[in-house]
Amino acid sequence: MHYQIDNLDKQLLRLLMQNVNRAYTDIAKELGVSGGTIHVRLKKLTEMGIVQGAQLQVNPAAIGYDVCAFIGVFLEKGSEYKKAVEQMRQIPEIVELHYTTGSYSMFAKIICRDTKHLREVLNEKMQVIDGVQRTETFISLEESISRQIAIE
Amino acid sequence: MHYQIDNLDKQLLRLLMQNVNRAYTDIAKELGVSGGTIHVRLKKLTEMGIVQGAQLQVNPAAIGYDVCAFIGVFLEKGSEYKKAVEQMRQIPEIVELHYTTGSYSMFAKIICRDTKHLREVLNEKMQVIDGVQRTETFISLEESISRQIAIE
DNA sequence: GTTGAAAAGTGCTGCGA
DNA sequence: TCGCAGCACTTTTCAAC
Repeated sequence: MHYQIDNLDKQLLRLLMQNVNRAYTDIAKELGVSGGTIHVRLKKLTEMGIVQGAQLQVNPAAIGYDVCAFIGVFLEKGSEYKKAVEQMRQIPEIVELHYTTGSYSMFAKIICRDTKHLREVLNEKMQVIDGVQRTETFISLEESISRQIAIE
Repeated sequence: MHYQIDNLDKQLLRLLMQNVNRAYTDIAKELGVSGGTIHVRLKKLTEMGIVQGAQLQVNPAAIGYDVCAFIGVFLEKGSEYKKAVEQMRQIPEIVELHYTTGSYSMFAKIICRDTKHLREVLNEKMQVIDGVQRTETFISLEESISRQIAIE
């Protein structure tokens, strides 16, 4: 699975990351190959697991989800991790969860409607999970950068 | 701009978040309306800024970016924020940057090839930025949850 | 692996209700 | 405002290079 992707693959990824809906024939023209080649390459990249499909970008603030926060979670024992993850998965407000090194056992990113909603999620959903000792909250006042990794 | 989206809009969002490439006519059949209606609704949601288009999902690990980390940044003065953001924008490894409440001034998510690359980014790129006092690193050992907010 | 064209399916637009 | 139908375009496939 350690096939080295070539320059054409990289250029294709770069163009598609800028605009997924661009027509294959249009991309093909820019890269100097045929539309069929673009199709084959993208299929290969998908089969290799490099491309995982496309996702709709929804603006949370526009549908009433104004508060984004990061939560550092302290577990009583590291061994309780798996059980805690399963319970966190049931909380729809959690959009990302990482098992991390450093002060915290886990790190969560959550999206809520307002600060009242955030408090409810913290008090009534997260802090009642077995093994969760305490949490620390960092509310995002502004998302200054949001992008994908650059290819190469 | 506070138009309340109706049930059809919500169902449409839900289906498209599951699969952006699903055919309009197929979605229309499931929701019991015509393909034209789906088109009009999606156009409206886009114009309202709720839908911001689609994005290609690329698996960072598959192209050699194995390390994901969160960096808490301490600034000397909060007022240096804007200048710091501009310099952070030049660092391609930073994929998210938030201005936060709590212990840190800013919170960054960064994607690197390996721990050596991470050390380089921290020492040679982030800690030399004007106003950055020190940083704290949380390496993600596992991303247990990664999803979008649930509609409703 | 790439090409070029043919075949199948999709999104878009105007008209009618 | 919504639904239907035709047109234009795109993706997909496939034989040949």
